[in-house]
Amino acid sequence: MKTEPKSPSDLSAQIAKAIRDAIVDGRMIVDERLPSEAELAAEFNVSRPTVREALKRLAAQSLIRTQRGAFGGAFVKRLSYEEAYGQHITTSTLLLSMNAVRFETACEARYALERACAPLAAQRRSPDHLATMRAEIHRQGQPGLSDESFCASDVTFHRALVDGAANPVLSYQLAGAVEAMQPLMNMITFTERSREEIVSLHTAIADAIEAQDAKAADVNLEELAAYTLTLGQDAMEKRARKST
Amino acid sequence: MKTEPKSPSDLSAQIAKAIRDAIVDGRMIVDERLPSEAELAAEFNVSRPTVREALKRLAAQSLIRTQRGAFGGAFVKRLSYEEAYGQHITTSTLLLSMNAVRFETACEARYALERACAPLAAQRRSPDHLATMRAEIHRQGQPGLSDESFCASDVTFHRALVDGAANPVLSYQLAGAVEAMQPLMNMITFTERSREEIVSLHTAIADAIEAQDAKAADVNLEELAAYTLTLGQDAMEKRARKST
DNA sequence: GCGCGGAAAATGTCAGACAATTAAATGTAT
DNA sequence: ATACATTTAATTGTCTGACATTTTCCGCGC
Repeated sequence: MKTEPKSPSDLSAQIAKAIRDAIVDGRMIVDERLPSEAELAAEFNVSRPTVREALKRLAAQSLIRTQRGAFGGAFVKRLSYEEAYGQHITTSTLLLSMNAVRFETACEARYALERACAPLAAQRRSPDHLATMRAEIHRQGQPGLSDESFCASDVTFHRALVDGAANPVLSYQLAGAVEAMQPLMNMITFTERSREEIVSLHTAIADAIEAQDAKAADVNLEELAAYTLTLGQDAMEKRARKST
Repeated sequence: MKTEPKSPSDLSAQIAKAIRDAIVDGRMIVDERLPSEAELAAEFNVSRPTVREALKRLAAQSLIRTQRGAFGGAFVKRLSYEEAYGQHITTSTLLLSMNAVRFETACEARYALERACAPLAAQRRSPDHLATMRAEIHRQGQPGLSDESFCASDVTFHRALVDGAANPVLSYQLAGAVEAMQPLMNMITFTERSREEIVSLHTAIADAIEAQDAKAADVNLEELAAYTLTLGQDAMEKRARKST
């Protein structure tokens, strides 16, 4: 775990990288204890605050956890699905919002990926997932629901669909695509007419999944994708007109 | 940008969260300058090292960049696709390696997602992507290629396929799925026979993409998925036997 | 008008200290 | 002997103050 003083400054980044590499390529295993801050400081020939900055960087990526007290210290942390989800969603959302990604691009990606899950979901869906989907469909039909709540419910519905595939890796990858769309979807005003259309498509999808009919699920997802796209384009157009 | 001293200790995490929230929900925009470390220290009523730890956390997530010198400081950073890719890949790889994800699960997820890209790639593939795919196929046929290089070439081939869909959001989401599989694939010993099979399937896929035949691409990807799965299962079985 | 140098502002780093926390070791009483 | 309380040591969390380094800006001299 040695560093060359090759590049100038930003020692804490170099130290963080050295430790990260040790973790990523398996030289340190889960729950293994890192040397204490004082020891690391001596090892890398820097001061303790510098070491601490490096450790905080790693903590921010959920690579380590720290524990105070005697025989405490920093430990290699097992990355949980929940934390990975969270990081992935944050990154995806920021990526979309900061790079002015077009609604069409994000929408296309999201539905393409969801359609990949549909056959598996049709095959493996549990009563739980179906129940969640039905519950969200019901909520989406309630009058007086705010656009934001409608969107949130839409996300929950689609996540239930994805989770139906019973593949945690798939769920993790999809989380980014589905959740990151929410800010874009929130720009849309959902009229009563459009909500009816969406609810009807959601119902068709849920029916298909329940009947384990992958083909029908795919067709309806495709239609939902197309419909969402037009809604989004309308919304974007309205925004553009208003701002000029 | 105020914090409640609600929870005890880990001030730097609280401060990081406060600033992160300000960035994520748009109260600070790209390239906006944060207050100086001294000002933040005064604002949050903590010392400068504590503020610095918080800032390093944010830097680790590529949320800010810092610049030394007069009128330097910390600035909200535009998250680039490259950095997002990198973070996503790191997280995905760790998630798989630390949670002992089964080969079948990761493989299924990867190919399901790739098959979602194939129709778009068939539609939009550029000469560049086709050239990359052909070049990697050629490399894969070279005798004396190490298993690791074969795997790396496989990843490059598949990324070219995904990039062919010309949707950066899709490429970003897929990067995690494709790259994170590499450590698992590296456990496989690719016999001459299996390499031939894979090269032949890759060729069929490239041909289909070139001919813009989405259906053929899908069929061959499905077959490749099934074949990879059996290879992986064999490898896992061998490892299991050897360790007992 | 142009270059040059210093002042100023900011981050990067260090040293040393103290507080807070925790687990193990030790001691004490039943 | 065992259970419980106490001490102790190790370690992270935080603060203070200082100095080094880097970069920009502004004024000065030419």
